[in-house]
Amino acid sequence: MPELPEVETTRRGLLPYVIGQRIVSLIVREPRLRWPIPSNLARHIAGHTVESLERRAKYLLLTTSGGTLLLHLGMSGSLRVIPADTPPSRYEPFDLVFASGFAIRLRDPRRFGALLFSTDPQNHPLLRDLGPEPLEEGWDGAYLHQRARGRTIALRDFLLNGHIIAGVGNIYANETLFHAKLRPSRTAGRVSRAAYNRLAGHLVEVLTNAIAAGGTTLKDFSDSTGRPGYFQQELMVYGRENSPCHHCQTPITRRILSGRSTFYCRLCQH
DNA sequence: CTCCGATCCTGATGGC
DNA sequence: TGCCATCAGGATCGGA
Repeated sequence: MPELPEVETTRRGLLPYVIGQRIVSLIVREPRLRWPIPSNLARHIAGHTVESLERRAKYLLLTTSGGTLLLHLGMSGSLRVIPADTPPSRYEPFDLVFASGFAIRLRDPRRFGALLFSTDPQNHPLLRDLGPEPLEEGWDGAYLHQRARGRTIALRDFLLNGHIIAGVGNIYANETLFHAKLRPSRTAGRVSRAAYNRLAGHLVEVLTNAIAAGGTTLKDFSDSTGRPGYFQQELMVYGRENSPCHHCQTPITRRILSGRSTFYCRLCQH
C-alpha cells in the first residue's frame, strides 16, 4: 500500500501529536508482523520522550531519548492517532501510548508491516544500503544512468529497487514512467542519459504532487486522522487498464513484469 | 553481482 | 449463495 508520499503524509499528520511527548507504554496485541516485534522493545522506550519523527524511504523513524523505533506499513498498514482508551478492533497489532492520553495505533490486516528498535538506525541492516531520498539533493539523472550501467533489469523494476532510489513503489514508478514517456519494460542499462534526466525530474514532480494531495487511496489508505488521499484523481496510468490515455485516448495497457502489474500507454511511451 | 520467482498474510472481486 | 482463482500499494530471501 503505502509508498513514499503516503508514509510522508502519515508522518506529517503524526508529528504534532508525538514531538516532545512522553511514551507511557507499548501495547502489543499481535507481534507476528513482517518480523516479530521484539519482546523487549517496550522497556527500551517506556518513559522516554520523542525527539523527532523522520522518514527514510518507506520507514518512519521515531527517535526517543532511549533509542529509535523503526516503523514500516508494509502493504496494508496505516497509523492513526486516537484517544488511548479507544477499543481496538481486528488487525490492530499495537498501540504506542503517550502521557498526553493519545495513542498511535497500527492497523495492518496483512501483517507485512514492521516495528523494530535500534540505537543506531543509520547502520541498521534495513536502512544502511538504501539509495538516496528522491526529494533530497545528492542524486540526479546522471546518478541513475550510472547505476543502471550494464543492467538488464526492466526500468520499472529498477525504480522499485530501494537500493538505487528510496521509497518508490509500483504506483509512482508507473506514473513517473508515463510522464517521462518511457516504457516500463525498457532495459534499464539501455536508457540514455537524457532520458534519465527527464525521468529524474518527473519523479520529483510526481512525488511532490502526490504528497500535496495527501497520497493515493486506492482501497484503504488513510492518513493519521483517517482521511483518504486524493492523488488517485491525478493518476495517468496506474489502475487504468483499457481506459483512454489522458494524452492520446489510446486504451492503457496492463502487463505483468516480475509478477506485478505495470501500466502504460503503448503510443505515448517508448 | 544480477535477475527473478517464491514467500509472508488477509480481503475484495469476479466467474461459474 | 457458495466456492474457487486471482490480485493487491512491499521487500527480503535464495536459487540459478
